[in-house]
Amino acid sequence: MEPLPPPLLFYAAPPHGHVICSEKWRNSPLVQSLKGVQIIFENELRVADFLLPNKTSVLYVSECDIIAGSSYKRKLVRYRNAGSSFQEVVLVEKTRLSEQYFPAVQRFVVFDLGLSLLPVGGQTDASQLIAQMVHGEGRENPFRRRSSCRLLDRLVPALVQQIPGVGKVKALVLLRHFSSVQQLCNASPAELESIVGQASAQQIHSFFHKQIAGT
DNA sequence: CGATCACGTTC
DNA sequence: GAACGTGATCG
Repeated sequence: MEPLPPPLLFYAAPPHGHVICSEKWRNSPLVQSLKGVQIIFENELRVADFLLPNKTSVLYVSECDIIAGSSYKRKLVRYRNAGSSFQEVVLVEKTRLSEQYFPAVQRFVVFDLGLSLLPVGGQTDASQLIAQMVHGEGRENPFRRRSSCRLLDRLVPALVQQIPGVGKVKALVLLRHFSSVQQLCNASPAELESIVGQASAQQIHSFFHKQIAGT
């Protein structure tokens, strides 16, 4: 019996110069040495570790993950199957300790899963890499592929526009304030009101929270 | 009140 | 999918 896959989350890319980061990284060396990058912590970021403004998502596989056995494979499979609109990149710690396992990890990530892999020496190494990708945003992203990545870029705003009272303009404004539909769903009426005004705020809140008749 | 937006209709 | 009209909403 496989556990249920994580919910499919529709994330929007973070603003320029920002990184969305899963909460568990808050006190890590990687985040602390991220220079010149604004960090948005998100506690529901289950599948990826980082989201970058160039629509890249990053999963970090540590030395410990690799040495501990094959359980890192499950994490990688879930990552790929999450079906996000982001270009998935896997950072793998290649250290003195994990070196001997690296070829096997590489084979699994690249050949079996078809993901991009970047070896890093450690968290400081990785933070430089992430800072470069955030800062050098203007340049082309070498990991960019599959045009189908663009599919959700149109789908997410279209989805938000299904909310009564929300059209093209407000959908885009909302997605600038909330990095995911999930965050939008959990927003308080007061928070919504400051963004789209009272009328739409109520419609949005009841869209997500109204009860089905009889339950 | 004037600008902006949602939303339906039209071609 | 562009262009319009209309009514609601916002500051």
